[in-house]
Amino acid sequence: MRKDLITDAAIKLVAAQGMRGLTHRAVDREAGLPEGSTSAYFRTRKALIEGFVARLAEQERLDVAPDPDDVAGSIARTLDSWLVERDRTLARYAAMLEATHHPELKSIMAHSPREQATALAELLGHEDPERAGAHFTAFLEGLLFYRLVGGGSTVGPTPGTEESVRDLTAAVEKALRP
Amino acid sequence: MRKDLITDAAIKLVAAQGMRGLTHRAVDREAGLPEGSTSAYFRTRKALIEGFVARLAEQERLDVAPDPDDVAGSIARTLDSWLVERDRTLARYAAMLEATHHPELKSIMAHSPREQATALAELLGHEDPERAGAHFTAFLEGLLFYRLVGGGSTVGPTPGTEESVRDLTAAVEKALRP
DNA sequence: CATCCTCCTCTACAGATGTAGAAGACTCTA
DNA sequence: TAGAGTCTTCTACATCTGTAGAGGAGGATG
Repeated sequence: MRKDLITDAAIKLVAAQGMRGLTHRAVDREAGLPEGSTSAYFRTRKALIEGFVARLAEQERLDVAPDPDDVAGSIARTLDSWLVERDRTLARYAAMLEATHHPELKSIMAHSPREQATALAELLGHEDPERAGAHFTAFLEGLLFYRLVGGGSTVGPTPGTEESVRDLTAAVEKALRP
Repeated sequence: MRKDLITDAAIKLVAAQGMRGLTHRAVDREAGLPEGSTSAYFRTRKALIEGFVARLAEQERLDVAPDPDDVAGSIARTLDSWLVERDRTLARYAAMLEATHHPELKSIMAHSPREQATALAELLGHEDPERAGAHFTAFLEGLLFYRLVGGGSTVGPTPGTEESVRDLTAAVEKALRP
């Protein structure tokens, strides 16, 4: 479908050049479509942004639910896969920042790992699951951010390798401890 | 000095509208200066970006070095103050994302809390200070991000209150445990 | 007072951008 | 096969943006 071609190109563009690179014509070029295509599918820029954010959210719904027999390991592997899919994750950060001054984006994203993390924390016997879940989520979010755009991007192990997964597993395990 | 007026206005703009809102003329308006002023001080857009990032880095150099008698508490208070100064912190995130496709920005920011965190982790007796320091930094970064732009922005305690500092202190204490 | 220098303001212009509508190509049904 | 409805491409245009340079105001210096 043309629409997915367009939103996927938009994601790549945002990852590579930031929100500023997201223009109707640039998306046309990136997707290899004739000029005007993007503008036809997403008349306004706001619609274009909402389109690519919806696409991100849609693709993310696949990667959920940790394996109960290997909680830390499965979470670590998910994190590592997000590091490997750099473009999507970078685009997601740009979208989150955008949502700060464009609130309707929040409801589109709403993949809300928070309740999940709370449930997990409860399961593992924290005394204040609400707070522990929030902190746990924050920790994961931070791990990812630090490795992808923060200081860790120049230092840590290469994403996609066994070593990366080991490093992440150790971090997640520690965060899971009550 | 006119230059600081301009960079401060740029920071406000970026916080409020994202990188896309950062144009020479918009900065003129925000700063209440006649049209053309920003363009005179920062001829190119790249120069303007580097200017406001340098200003951010300059202002951040003030908030360092935790009190050794109350490590968790002092770190928590610093974090809380960053939450209160929402604009500056949001602008910093935008800048970090920008640095992803504009590497010379990294050397301008380079406040590198990493070595500091490593030293801290060593002090507190972690067996692998390098890694522990990285994880600790990631955790702080994540806590901040989660509270300011992530899911936690709609949930957690109000920044600047005692409750916020308490919540952050608990989180930092946990992260500091070996 | 004349001169120089720095800081500031104004104006110009080529190119990019958001948005809309007209017209053509294509597809499916009756 | 004719027609209706949708999908796609092209073109237009007002506005915004980056960037450059000309010239003025004002103050310090000789």
